[in-house]
Amino acid sequence: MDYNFKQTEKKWQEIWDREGTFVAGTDYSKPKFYALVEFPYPSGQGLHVGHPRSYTALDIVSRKKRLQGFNVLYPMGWDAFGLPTENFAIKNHIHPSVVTEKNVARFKEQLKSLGFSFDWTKEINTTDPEYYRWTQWIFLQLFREGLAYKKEMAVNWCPSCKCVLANEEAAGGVCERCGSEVVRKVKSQWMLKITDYAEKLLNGLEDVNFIERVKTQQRNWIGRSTGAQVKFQTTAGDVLEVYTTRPDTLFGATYMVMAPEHALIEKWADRLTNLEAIRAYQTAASKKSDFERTEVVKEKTGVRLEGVLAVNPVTGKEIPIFISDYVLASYGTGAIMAVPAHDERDYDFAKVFGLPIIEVVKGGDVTREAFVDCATGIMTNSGFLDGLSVEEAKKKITEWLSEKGIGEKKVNYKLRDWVFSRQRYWGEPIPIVHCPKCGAVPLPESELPLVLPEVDSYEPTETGESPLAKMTDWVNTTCPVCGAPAQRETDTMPQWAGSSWYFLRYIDPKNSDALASREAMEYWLPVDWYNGGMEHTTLHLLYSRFWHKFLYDIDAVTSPEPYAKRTSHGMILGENGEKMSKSRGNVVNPDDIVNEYGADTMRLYEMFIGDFEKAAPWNSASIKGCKRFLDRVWALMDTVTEGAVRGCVESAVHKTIRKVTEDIEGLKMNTAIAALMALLNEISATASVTKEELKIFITLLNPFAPHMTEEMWVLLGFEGQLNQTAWPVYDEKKCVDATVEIAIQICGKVRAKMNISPEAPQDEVLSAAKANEAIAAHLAGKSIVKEIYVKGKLVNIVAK
RNA sequence: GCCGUUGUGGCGGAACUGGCAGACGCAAGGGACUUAAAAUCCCUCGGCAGCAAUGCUGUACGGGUUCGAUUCCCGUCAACGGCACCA
Repeated sequence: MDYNFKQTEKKWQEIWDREGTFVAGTDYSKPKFYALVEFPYPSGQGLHVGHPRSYTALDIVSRKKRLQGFNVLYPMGWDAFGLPTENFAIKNHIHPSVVTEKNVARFKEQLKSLGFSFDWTKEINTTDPEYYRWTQWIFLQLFREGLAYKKEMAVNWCPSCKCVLANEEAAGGVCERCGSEVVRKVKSQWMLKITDYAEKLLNGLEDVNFIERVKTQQRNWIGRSTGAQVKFQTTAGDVLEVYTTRPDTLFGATYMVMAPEHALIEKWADRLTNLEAIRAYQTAASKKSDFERTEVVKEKTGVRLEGVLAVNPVTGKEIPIFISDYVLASYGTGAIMAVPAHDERDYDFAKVFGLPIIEVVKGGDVTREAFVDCATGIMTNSGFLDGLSVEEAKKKITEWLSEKGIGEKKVNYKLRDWVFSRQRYWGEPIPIVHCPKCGAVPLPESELPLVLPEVDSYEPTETGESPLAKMTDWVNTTCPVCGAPAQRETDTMPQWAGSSWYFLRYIDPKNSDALASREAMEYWLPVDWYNGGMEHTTLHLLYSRFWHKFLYDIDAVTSPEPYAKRTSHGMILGENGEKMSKSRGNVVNPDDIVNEYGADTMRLYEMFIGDFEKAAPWNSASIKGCKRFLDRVWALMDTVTEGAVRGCVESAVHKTIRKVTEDIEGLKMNTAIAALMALLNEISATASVTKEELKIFITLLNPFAPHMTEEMWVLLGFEGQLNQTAWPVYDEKKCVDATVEIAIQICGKVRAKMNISPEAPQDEVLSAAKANEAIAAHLAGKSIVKEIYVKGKLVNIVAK
């Protein structure tokens, strides 16, 4: 009897749906397991074969955990706000919500066809007002606590999307979405003070089980550095403050540099004798995008501030001040002390302007290049620091500065505040009213959700304002505080907003009083295992940790970190090894694979394709191997006999239970499947299978191929559903074979093999080895220097 | 430039904590069944030499430690990912 995957898969998917098989339980006395995968953006293209890689892996983990007695929550939803939908709506004059609804339906059908054990009763959609009501609520809390503020600032502006982009979305100077060149534009923007949480976000990494490269990337992104903030007196009377990580080199500071935007320049305007040249430089710098400004290759430029000098606080010498775009206004104090002898950039600049280069750490040759990597060097030309190590000098000078009141220890971060405004339609409206008298006033929580109004056109205005600005009926309102005529904020939130807390809503998606009930959060939080792409490490993952930590601080959630464990999957590439894309013509549609081979084969193949964390090219031919395997498992039913596990396969069965159990936990699905294939080969070699053996086999296989194994369960005459039974348990003692084949080496080279009991004493094994014919021949005429026996593995005889 | 990851057959990939390299699968070749094909089943499958037993060689490259190294150490090269004038 051949296996009809189409009929069987449909049958079980309907049963699971109808019976609510995978609905998370409400019995909070049971141990819980919360598995999470990144919810998709329901694009018009439909599901990508990359989605199921992650979803299948945690589906396997979830199914196994259920069999092991855990109360499992494995939810799914839609991250549905976003530009592609809006752009599609603009082009085709269809409301984004209609487009979203259609795309969601398609995605849902595709996900169901793959047999994932999602709890669909927890389904959420970020564009649902009942959902974004709480996204807005979180914003109001951030506003109340002073973590949301509006700021005039130069922002990354995409001229094509007519939209402000976060630094993260403008990487490399191009728009992440459309690829256009990003320019700078000054706009008033809502900002979130993620920098206030830099230290907490960094420290929190110590307590979570994230794969190391995720932690490293987050640490680099936060970019903590320690140094000193130092005050330099100037001849203008004002203090020019700088941040440095190398206070030890203070004696070598021969000039200073300020960012072109530095506020003191305006203050000093009267004194500056070359103001015109300075203005010209400022203008030129302001026109450049962040990307142009940070191009490393170019030669250093700048203008000296004629008329004002600074005083080096340790040498007492007057030193010149420059402005240059190699100093960033947004980091530290926006000004630096330049130590050309020990900093490459300062060195380059000093060379261009012919400035003195004074060596203060011995060991390099500062006439040729900057001596930067000088941690082991000894101080010189540095007065009271001379002869100290760099480390000692840092400590001493910092103490000295602090005693004199001209400097103090300081920590800085590369992390910037989060630009939270978008001038688009398809996002959460920001619940703020601008009152001429009261300023920015938060909407009362009782008025949430602030629903997106219907508009005629979704296109942003030419001035870059949100399409909502054109909706005067909606925009014009009254101030919630004083009742005077006021206007609504027309910017919307970025797509990251809805995804920053969605895992909280899954816990209790219908709750109308809170994000989720306290009781449910106490039980389910934190997420036990979160899998997603590496591309979200510094954006989504950091943002959501920030929101969660904030919510924890205001006592709105019950755990300090949202995710206990984070793993990451590699991309699935096209057959040619390149990234899958329409333009490359190498896209594989999951629907086609499910149609031709079935969901179980598709799931199995995606797990067998290779190391889960690494990128893997798709290979149509290899899928057949997985199909063959399933067909052979199905065919076992032809030779099944009543009975327990036979002695001839007992250790193989127990070893496989151990291997599959451990490998699923370690996300090594490829070797778990290989172990099942190997066990099948071993059982097949005996030309029959007992019912108990097959029962264990299909239980182990169930998380991978749930449809076929459920069907076999019924056909074998077992009661109920396989997914509601118990995961097999192995016996460590039964994992041991009576005899094992060991290698006998002479000087590290295998010369013979023999079978022994793994429990045989060393003496016995060694003499048996030496008695071996081939070994004896090799040893003839030589004297034995050393004999090594590795239990159950090998014997090595060293002879001369 | 800095940080991180990786380098194993024709291909995807295995190998615990230093212990028989190439598990498992794909592709390929040979055979069985078939009028034929598909499917299925059996055999071979890193390289060189040999009918074979077997020997030598082999985990990017060059060294080192060790009885023994894909694994540890030093150096070199290459690829991928992240950051990139962050003082």
